[in-house]
Amino acid sequence: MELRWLQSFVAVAEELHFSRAARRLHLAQPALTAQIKQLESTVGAPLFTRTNRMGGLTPAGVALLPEARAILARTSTLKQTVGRAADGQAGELRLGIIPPAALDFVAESVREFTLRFPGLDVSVRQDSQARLVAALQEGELDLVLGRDPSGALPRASLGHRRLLAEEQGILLRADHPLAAGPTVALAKLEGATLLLLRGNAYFGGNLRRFAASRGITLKLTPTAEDFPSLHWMVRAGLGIAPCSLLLAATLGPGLVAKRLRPSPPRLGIHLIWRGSAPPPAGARWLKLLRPTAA
Amino acid sequence: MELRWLQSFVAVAEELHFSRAARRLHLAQPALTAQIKQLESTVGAPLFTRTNRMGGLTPAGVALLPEARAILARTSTLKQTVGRAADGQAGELRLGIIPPAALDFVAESVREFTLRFPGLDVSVRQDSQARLVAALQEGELDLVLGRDPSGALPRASLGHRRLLAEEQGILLRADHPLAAGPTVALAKLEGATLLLLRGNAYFGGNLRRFAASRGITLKLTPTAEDFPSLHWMVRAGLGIAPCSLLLAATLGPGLVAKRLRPSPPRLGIHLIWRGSAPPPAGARWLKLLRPTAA
DNA sequence: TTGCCACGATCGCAAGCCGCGATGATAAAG
DNA sequence: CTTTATCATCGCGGCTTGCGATCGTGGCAA
Repeated sequence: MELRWLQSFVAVAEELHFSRAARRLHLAQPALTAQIKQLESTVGAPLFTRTNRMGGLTPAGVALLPEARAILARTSTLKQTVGRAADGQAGELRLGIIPPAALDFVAESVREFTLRFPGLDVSVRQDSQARLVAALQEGELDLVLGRDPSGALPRASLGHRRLLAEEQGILLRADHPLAAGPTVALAKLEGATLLLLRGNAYFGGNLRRFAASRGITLKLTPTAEDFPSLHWMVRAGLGIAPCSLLLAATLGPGLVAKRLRPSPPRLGIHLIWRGSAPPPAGARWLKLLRPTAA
Repeated sequence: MELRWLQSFVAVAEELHFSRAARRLHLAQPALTAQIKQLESTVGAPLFTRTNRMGGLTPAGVALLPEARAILARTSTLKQTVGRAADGQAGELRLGIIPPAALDFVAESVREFTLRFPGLDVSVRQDSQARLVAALQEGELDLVLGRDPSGALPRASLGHRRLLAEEQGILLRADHPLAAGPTVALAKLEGATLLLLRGNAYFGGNLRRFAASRGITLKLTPTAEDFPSLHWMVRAGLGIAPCSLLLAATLGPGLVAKRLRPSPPRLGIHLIWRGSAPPPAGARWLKLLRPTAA
């Protein structure tokens, strides 16, 4: 079966005239006759009633005509469909986000993205850095917002780029003694107990190392399972916690986030993808995300 | 675009391995590589991520795969679809029936036919012989049950075959004097007025010519528009009418149909079609109709 | 009735495409 | 570092396809 045969058949069926159809197809009449003959022998039934003059469609031809039109239509739109998928205007975008990167402006840009490209199915998975990177390498995700993965790239080649850098601060009850000034001196935290989100050792480790380099020892206790729990614990006065200053604007009442003096090194939030470049749909989303992130 | 490219693409996408896919396609690997390359240049986007080792599908490839499968599936069923239409097991059958041929056993066989072949759309049109034959020649009908068309074949070549022959008799009120005996002598009709269905000159003409050849003059007055009206008029005692003895079994109470003595020549009910043979769907229907008609 | 015309079928030839085997290039595996 | 596995490239032979020319035939008009 050849698509060319179907095109020729449709042309002849519409013109009911071999020579005219051949002209329309930019073909000579003998070639067209040969094609129709091949098609007829393939489907095993004559398609036109003709002696040496065109008659009309046989029942087989009547049945074939809509089928052929459907196949040809689908084939002709195929190029556009695939092209849009290649441009990232359609298809699927499976995002992985680690909890600290699940920021409001990320959610907002995803929302805008789905509105702008209805042909795109966006799914988001929130998990730990390690599991997200593993899923990315398995091909289960297309793009991950996570920590710098350059430390450990187990197998497949991942690309990454820093999207933004977050500054670590301290989350306190509003009436906490340390919340008095505009900043919190790192030295004041000597010996203090800091509540940490479970599975967030990367975040806590950065702060601990920075403090240790200045001769200050921090006690970090991973306790909370999620952000709301951590915030509740701090609001309840059970302790204070390191936090990202990016989240300062979204804190509920009774909580404040203060900068540290001196500032620990900023932690990057990275875009991570498989292969040499982000997938096209991911690249389109980044165009929306970038202005907000800057 | 070539269907072969899509087949090759699906094979490679399923195997994720050029050499294996080539073996499955009974093809050498270079030919397969060339086909994929052609497909990629046609759709304008790479379909596989590969350097010299197979990686996986690109977003374009992911989008193409279900499309290609759909097109190929539709193409592979095409032969069956067309084959069934050519065998008359699917498609359309547009019947034309003149009123005298609209017999019960015809309706019954049509019903059985639609039950046996659900893929077939049967439509029936009841009209005058002339209009049905015209519609048949215009390609608006596939098969007509009507009178012998050999007398006047205006343009297109029609085929026909006698399906059955009906004997003309006389329709009477049950208490009519002529209804006493088992038959009605033709001579008794001399000078009588016979009611005739309008547009049924063919039917009446046969009887009139037969009587005339025996020196008997009949007065035929076309009055009734349809069979129920004709029957009502006879039952009301407004006259008597020639009728087909095939209808004798379906007469309501108060009416009888009597044979004529001597019998006029039988009138055939013919199957008429366009071209050299009945359309396949029509032939299938005839196989059901024939045993009943015999 | 007869010639003409329109149209589809057939034929022979040239060109382009397709597929094969051989070979090259390169990354993973040992 | 060598080997192996895998995809890309190359050159050639064969087949298919399309073209022009020609034929056969049914319809149409004079």
